Amino acid sequence: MGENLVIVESPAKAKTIEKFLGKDFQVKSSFGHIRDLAKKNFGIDINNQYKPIYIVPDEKKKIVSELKKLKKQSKLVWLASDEDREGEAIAWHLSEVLGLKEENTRRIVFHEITKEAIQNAIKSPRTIDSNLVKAQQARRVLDRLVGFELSPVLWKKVKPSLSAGRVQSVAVKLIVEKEREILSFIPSSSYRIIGEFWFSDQNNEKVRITAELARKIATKEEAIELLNICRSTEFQIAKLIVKPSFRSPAPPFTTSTLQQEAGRKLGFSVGQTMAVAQKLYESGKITYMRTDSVNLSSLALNISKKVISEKYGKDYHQFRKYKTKTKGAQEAHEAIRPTYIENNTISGSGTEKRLYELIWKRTVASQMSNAKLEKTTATISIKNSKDLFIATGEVIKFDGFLKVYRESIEVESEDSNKTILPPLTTGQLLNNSSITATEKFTQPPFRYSEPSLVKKMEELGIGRPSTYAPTISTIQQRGYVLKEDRPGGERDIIVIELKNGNPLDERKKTENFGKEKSKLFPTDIGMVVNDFLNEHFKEIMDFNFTASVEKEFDEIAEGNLVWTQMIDKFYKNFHKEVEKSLEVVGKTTGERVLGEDPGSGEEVIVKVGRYGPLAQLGRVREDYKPKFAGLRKEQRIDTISLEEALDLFKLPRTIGAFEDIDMIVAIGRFGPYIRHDGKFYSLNAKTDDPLTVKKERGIEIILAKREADKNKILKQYEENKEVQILNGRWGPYISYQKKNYKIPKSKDPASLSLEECMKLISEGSKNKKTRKKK
DNA sequence: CAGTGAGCGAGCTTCCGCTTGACTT
Repeated sequence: MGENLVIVESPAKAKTIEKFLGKDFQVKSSFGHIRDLAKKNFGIDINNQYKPIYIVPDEKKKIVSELKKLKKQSKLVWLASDEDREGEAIAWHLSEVLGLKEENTRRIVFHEITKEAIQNAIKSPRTIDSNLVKAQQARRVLDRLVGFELSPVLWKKVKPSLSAGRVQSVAVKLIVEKEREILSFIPSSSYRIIGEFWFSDQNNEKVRITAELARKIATKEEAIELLNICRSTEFQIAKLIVKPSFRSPAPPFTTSTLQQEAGRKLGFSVGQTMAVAQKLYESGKITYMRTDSVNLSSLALNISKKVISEKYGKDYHQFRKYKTKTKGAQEAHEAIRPTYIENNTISGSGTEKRLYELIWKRTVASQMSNAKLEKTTATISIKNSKDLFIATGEVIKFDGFLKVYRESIEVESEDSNKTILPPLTTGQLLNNSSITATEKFTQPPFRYSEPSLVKKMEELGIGRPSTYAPTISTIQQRGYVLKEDRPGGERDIIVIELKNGNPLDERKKTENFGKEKSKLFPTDIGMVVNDFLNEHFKEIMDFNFTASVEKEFDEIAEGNLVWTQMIDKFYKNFHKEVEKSLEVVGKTTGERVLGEDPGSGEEVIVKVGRYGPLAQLGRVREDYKPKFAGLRKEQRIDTISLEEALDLFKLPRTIGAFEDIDMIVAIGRFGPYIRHDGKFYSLNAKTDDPLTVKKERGIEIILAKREADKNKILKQYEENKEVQILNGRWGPYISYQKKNYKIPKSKDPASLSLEECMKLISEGSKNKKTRKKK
């Protein structure tokens, strides 16, 4: 067997490296960390210098025993995990668990997977950096202490199974604070004035220019005043500025920027982006996708130059080296780039192709020359007013990297559609064809989307490339945050137009506002947990907490701080806060008193209960049991009004009898419904108001449903009444003992015999069983 | 598929960062 065993973190990496090293080297993967803190008793001996209790988790036992076996057959073991805190710790855990001896162990590192980099690494091995390992240990222990002490506090004080942690709790806080900013935002409006001008050129052709008033006008009266001045005045080009400018390409992708761009350009969720990128990585098409580095290997730089020169010409190429600005970046890998930059497209699924092409364009553009632009600003004066109109134009003189790639921006701003201005001269007079004043409302801050939350977290140095996607899925799984679309509302805006000197035309227009797509909204439970943590754990919830502990981890890594001292200082204070928070009597429910029920005089409160947010009528007394009603899906504790809460208690209500049985109207998980004779009938969520719907309408709905159900049955069998062929939303299917079974496309549903049905049923249930087993 | 919210108590939940796995309508 091989003389040398090399251990890296990822199997895909192992495969590539093995090719570079030749047959004396066997390359294996540890699949990340092989040990972790035990779950029992914190996995930390708190009274004994915070001694960590490490165990090999069950799912890692197989790989550990395989590595042990291979180690025995090898002369030298090369620990080639990443060159960062976590990578160093992995190397150390490997040497501990495999029982490696210093004389036949080598620690090597490389930042890029190229033959040259790896052969150089082999030439200059070192030993394990124990200070860096200690820094990782401090990080791990701190996160465990925080997570495993805070979460149980929430179980006792709020609800079981909740969680809190250094990263996730701050991510939720960002979303809660943003939501509150938006809720408390009061829009104001002003007027935006757009003028349309023209002049005749030498050929007597009309040339048009659009310009905007340099300032916004505060009120309608002022806007009217200005428009009236403009009715009979002179417009003149007062100033003309032509300025060359340029634009530079964005750096190559990191995990965070890839998630942002794939979200904006391809509509991928953060998790989806990572899943597709993983596929591309495993099939050797891109470099590693969990990275905070914008660095490209010299190999990549040279190939880029070749590809760009051949495809677009030498003028389009420019060497660039990018430096990361990210807080706490560890840069163990390259930026995300195509493995073979000469391939501008690949074979694979549609999503793989699209993500690959995005990565290819971004990488190549990052090594291309600047785009050269010419910006023109024309200032148009109004004879008897101080106000000015501004027209801007932009001409691309040389497209440079724009030929390949344009980074998308989060919000399309109103003046992002720059146009070309016609040739103009200073002093030139202009005719005016129209001036329009349009009311514009100020906008509240933007809610976070998954990628923009990642961007913010990265800015704060919270979380790592490998955890962005999992963290976002955790806070959604815990029910702290929902990813949702919201339809938004309509509002009237005023438009006043002056056209060809005619009297002013004032009219109302409706505009849509507040529409949201795939944005992150906090839930009631998210807000309650957030407020509780903020009140009792200021230090942890501070946006700078991670940054400040990172500084201490760095000191530990440099050997200037003892890790147990750092942890001790933190824990003593933190643990005190934990105990204090437990002294708070009763549960934390985020209770809000809305007022009094005018009918009964009882207090109306909203809060979170065991099953979610609810409204409560009156408090528990010896002679009184409160009434409860769950809030509707779109209602929030923060925003519900007394009237809306009182409405909740009006249901369920009886609207009369049909066939001598009462019809009861209520709202369930799937919207408003009528219950009658043990059956449920949905109300039309848009047109039927459950609070006012009448008996006649109820009967109508029940009869309509019965009629529809009649058509639902496509076929029945006399011999076996339990088997039915039904018409469903997705076409015909077999129903048997309350379970549904598919009918293959090749069969005609109407002509199936009972035997055929039973065969399909037994096949179907077999599939279900095997599915569950695994 | 549509209701729940009293209290008891056993046993469970939970962190962050490294990695992929083996699953389907």
